[in-house]
Amino acid sequence: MTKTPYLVTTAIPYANGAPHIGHAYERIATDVMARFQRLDGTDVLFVTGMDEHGQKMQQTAVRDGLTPQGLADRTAAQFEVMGDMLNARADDIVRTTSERHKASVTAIWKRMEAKGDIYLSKYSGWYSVRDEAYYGEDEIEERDGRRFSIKTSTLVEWVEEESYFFKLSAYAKPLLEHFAKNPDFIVPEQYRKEVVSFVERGLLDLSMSRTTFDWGIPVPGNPKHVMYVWVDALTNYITATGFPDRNGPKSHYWPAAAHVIGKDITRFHAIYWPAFLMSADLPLPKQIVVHGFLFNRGEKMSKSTGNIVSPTDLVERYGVDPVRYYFMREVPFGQDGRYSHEAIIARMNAELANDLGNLAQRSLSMVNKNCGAKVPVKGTLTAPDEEILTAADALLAECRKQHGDYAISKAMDAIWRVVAEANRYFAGQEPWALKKTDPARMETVLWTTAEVLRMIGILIQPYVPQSAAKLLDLLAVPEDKRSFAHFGDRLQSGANLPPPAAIFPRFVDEETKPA
RNA sequence: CGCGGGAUGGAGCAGCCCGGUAGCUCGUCAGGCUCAUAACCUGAAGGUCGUCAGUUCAAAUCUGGCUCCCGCAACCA
Repeated sequence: MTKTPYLVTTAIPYANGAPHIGHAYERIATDVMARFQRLDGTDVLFVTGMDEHGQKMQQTAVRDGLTPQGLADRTAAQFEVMGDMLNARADDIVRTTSERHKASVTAIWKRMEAKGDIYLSKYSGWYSVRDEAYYGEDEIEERDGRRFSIKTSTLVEWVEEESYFFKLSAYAKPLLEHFAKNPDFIVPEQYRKEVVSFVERGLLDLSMSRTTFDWGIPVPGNPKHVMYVWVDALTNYITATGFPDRNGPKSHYWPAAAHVIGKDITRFHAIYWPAFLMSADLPLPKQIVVHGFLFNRGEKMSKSTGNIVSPTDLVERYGVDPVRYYFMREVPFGQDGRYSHEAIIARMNAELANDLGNLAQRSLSMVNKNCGAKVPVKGTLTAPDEEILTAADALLAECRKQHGDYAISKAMDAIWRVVAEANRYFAGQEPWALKKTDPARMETVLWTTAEVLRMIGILIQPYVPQSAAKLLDLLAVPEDKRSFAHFGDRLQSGANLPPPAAIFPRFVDEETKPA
């Protein structure tokens, strides 16, 4: 392959809790990007991981009667199940408790230390034991000689802890230069703006170690300290390429093409991580791709409102492809979105079952009944035939463009505009009427429709892989002719076709389903 | 004046950078078709584009003020 290798990553979930919708959304989005590039002939490595260290892991493990490693194993297994159910298996899962990762983090730490960017000092501040959080001077108030957090009204005490620090302050300027030179480093634009203005206000050095717990990777040369979350978790991305070995089989994947992350952790990926890499003299990832949040009926999920839905529940209820389709189609990438039972079935029924599924069904069943179950004979093409074919032909370039901007929903939008156009074409040509008046013309219309379906089938593979495979099977497109390189092929008249079958089922509510 | 985003027909959004008949999806109503997964096609109703003022022949679109909503605000995935 001559194309630039494409390493795409999800953020690494904290192993403290089970997978939720946000994890599923991110995994699907990243999987879609990976599949798209792969179909386009790119050498892709799709990586996810698990963030398994930290105090919370220790605490939760104790609560659940597990060891921290046991908890990490349990959660990691849940995420593997989720990945399988979403048909979004990554090529590699980097767990921060793995030996390869310890080697990688230790190496990057040493490189930053050798650069003179790590120093030992004291981390101090007003700490609320109850909130497990530090508060700034302006976040506390004095009452009867004691100090309390204004926000949570809990008692705070002055705490000093020995800690290693990273000279983040020294990287404000280099970071701003990098942002200026690489305007697409953080997308969408809105998040770039936030980050830039944040850095412009100056950066404080970053506490990089803890002595209050020991569930972590020891600081080289001072095992009393364990590394704090940032350096440990973020480094997983380069661990995946075999670091510190820089001539291994996967080394060519670094720097990553894209880190796909939620908007809440933008700062860590757009500021801390690049600063670490600069310090360690390693290349920076090309893009930080930020997505929004999904809300259930527009509300944040919480245990108190009882609106927690697991990704597994959704897949079991609607099927994997409708869930993948809905998440990618509904929400313009980067923005927040919402989902609800009604919205999901509206899209899966209208767009998948009715618009696309039914188009395949109505055309292919005519082919089956009237063309001897073979690809129809393509006669002379008329203007309407050429128009719909041209519209479909243009989709590959359009999808490439939109995917280049991570505008997945726009790519799908373009595809479904052609689906709608194909339905209009089919209705306008009335092949069922031509059957009696001009069978040859009918075959040409059916061939054109089938050919449009073939192109659409190829393009929708990243979003709905199983369904796309079904559609391409119905058109007898060989497995090795389904990449984008074969997009411009044409269906060969006369090829045998299997009997038509439904591709996208309609969802019928239990309550409204006739008994 | 901390930073950023937003306010457009019943719902969700696009348009705003580069002013000039307000567009899309869903929903509603009416009609058509019968190949098809009660699907598909056509048409209609419905918006003084948050608010006030300004610039202009002309503003959803530019300028300024105001109101409301949502994130972030440093060690919290």
